Amino acid sequence: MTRGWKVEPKLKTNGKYEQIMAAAIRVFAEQGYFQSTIAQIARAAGVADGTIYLYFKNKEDIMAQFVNQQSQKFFDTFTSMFSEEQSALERLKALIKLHFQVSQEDRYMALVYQVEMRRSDRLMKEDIKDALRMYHDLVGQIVEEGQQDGTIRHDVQIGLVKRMIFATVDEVITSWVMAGGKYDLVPLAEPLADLLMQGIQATPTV
Amino acid sequence: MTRGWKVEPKLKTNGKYEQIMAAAIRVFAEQGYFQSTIAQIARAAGVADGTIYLYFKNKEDIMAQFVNQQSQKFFDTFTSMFSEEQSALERLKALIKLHFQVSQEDRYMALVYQVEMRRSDRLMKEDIKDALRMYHDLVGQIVEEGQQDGTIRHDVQIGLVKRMIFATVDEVITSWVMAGGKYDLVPLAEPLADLLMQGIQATPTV
Amino acid sequence: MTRGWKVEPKLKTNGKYEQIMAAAIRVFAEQGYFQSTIAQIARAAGVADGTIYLYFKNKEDIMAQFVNQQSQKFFDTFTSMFSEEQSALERLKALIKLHFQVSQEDRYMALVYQVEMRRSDRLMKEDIKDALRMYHDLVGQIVEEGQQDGTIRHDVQIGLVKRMIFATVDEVITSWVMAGGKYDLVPLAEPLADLLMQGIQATPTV
Amino acid sequence: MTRGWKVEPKLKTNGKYEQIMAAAIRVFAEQGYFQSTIAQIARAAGVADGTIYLYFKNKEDIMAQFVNQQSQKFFDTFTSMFSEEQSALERLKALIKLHFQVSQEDRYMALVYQVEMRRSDRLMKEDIKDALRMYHDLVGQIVEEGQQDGTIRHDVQIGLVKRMIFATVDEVITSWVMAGGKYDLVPLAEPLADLLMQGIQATPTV
DNA sequence: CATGAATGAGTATTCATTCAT
DNA sequence: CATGAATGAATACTCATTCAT
Repeated sequence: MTRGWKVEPKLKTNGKYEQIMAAAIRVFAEQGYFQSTIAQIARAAGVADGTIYLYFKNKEDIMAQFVNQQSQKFFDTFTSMFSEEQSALERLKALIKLHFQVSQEDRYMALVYQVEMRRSDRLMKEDIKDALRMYHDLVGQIVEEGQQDGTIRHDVQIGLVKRMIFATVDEVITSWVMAGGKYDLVPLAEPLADLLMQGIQATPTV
Repeated sequence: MTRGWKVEPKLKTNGKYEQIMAAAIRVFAEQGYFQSTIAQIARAAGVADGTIYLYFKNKEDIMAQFVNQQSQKFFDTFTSMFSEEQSALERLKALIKLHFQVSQEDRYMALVYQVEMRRSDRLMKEDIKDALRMYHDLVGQIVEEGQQDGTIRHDVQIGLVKRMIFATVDEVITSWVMAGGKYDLVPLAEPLADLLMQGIQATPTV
Repeated sequence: MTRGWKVEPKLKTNGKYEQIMAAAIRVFAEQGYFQSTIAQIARAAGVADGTIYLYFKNKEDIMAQFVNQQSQKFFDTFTSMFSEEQSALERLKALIKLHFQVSQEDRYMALVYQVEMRRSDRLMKEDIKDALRMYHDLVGQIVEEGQQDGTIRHDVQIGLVKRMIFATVDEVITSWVMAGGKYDLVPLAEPLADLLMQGIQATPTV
Repeated sequence: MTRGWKVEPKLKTNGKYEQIMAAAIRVFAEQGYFQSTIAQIARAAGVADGTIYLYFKNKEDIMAQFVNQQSQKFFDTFTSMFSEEQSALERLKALIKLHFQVSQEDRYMALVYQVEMRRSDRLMKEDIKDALRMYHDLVGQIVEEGQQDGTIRHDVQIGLVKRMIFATVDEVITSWVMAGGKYDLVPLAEPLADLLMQGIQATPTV
């Protein structure tokens, strides 16, 4: 409904759409977006080449739909989790933890989302920007709330803060992905949040 | 280190090599690595297509040599600047400032280094990893020194610290690059370093 | 004559056949034969793609049946109109006028018959040739009668005469079709017949 | 110079252009424009597929350049032949004879020019229209001159006359082409011109 | 050293046709 | 009879790379 649906919405839901999407993500993750061919995706999905075009406008559209879908799901989950009363810092921790959990659940998806997504064609830039902007906005919102309730410093440039948090979380996940997902990601959420909050400088133990 | 220099080291230094490299960076920056063609680079460099193959093994090699070259130059500059006595935190600030300055001097190079470099082919991964690893090592070294002289907290995972610093600096530059280099980057070095050091949390004003 | 009728003669006459044929002619006229797709025809006819194959062997067969049908109808009409006594020249005028009238009644059909018909595949050539041959024979017959009753010159090659008449009528209709059917075609029948009969040369007003 | 030249005019004249053009005409003549593939043309020309794109923008461009070239050549020849004093009727005969001669010299070219040319894509229509218009204009000019010097009737619609002459010449050539060029075309010029001039009607033997 | 014409492998996309429902 | 999802063969065009001049 809310996701930018297939080319022809009249197609029966017989699982082909999901098959193809899953196969594409796997292939993108393994080969890289530009090196992946439609034929490879089709073979991986167990369908004919032409079938892909019944569900996606073209190669780029596969990536675009994936990005939209994932972003949507992520933010839906996050907002549904946190309608309650919580401090800004708690919410920040929760955000990071969720991001780590989701990534860890499906490394292929994470790889594509973290790495390959940013390689696709010019025209798709908008969808990607939207997705990233949503993340930035979310972080920005948390920081502002924190400043209001006095838990976050006022003498910071929000732009820098947003970039710092976004970039760090992103990088930790990407490192994990590129390393083959060999270690456990979720336990890093706590110390990372702490680091972002406290900084690296030793407090002069007044 | 000396790995993968030009195909034919006997080539006269008549400026063609630099011409081609500069043109390639410009084209990569504008079109993206995969969308750039050898013909475009040749035209931009004012040489024939075939000439490129006298100086570079192939398309990928152009990127690889660029990465090696830039990394080398960057670290040479940095190490030459800081043989003197300085605190770890001062060196960190200096590193960030240098990175910002270099980026600002040539936006094309920065764009390629920050964005396009990571898109190239599988085989090149090693060169890129080397370059990034050097940066990580540098940061790691600074942090360890800081922990020894008591200016940096001990209860942090060095891996996370390195990623945080690397990613944040990287992201700030990338944002600037993607925004078209419209604002001034260097003045952000100071507040960014401060943010990384102090964190976002308001200190309980003992 | 009865050659190549529908694939399955057992089909009910529920109008689908005519629907598809009419839609196909419209689409052929607008897109050109080779650029037209079965899917376009199906949509225009309001049926499923597969349905077309219940009534026609394949894309080419649609054109073949159209040609046969039109030719048949045209010659039936003509022969029924002229069982009576008439001079050869009167019959020629009548033939031209009929051709013009039929064309003007349905520009889509005329466009396909005049232009697109000749573009279709190799194998169809025979059907087309048959249709054109019938026209030639008709004209040839008229000319011979005219020579016998003394109204048509004897010092002409019948082959050339047939080609002249056929080609000229054909071309006038095609021009009209290509111009979008904007002017009135029928009034041209009289002067055209006159021109064909009298030639262009000024008679030396003996 | 005046012909719409190749994509890259800097290419050496090593005969490749002509090779490809000639091969394309042969293939178009044998297979039809839409059924011809670039691979077939390349093979027939003894070059690689890609080479074709060094000399022509695309498949359609081959046809477009052929049409422009042929038209130009034809009209150059005609106008150079007839700068002298001649009656309109003599010029008409000469035009027909030239057309027949040129066609007979190269049946492949004639076939493409007469038949396949009119099948190509939408966008090319303009080039074709230009070529045909030039012919019409030429005939129109001759007819008007004839009316002025009193050799051609005044009570004719010039539009119809032009169409009649064009169509008839065209049709006679096309018939010959389609019949495989088996008989001699040029001798038909004289009786055809006569027929167009005198018409079919027996003069009432004053 | 430099050129740039030639190569031909590689690929996204289309579309006539089939067949299970 | 009717459907339309699925098929996969077919094809124009691109572009990194080579090599004769």
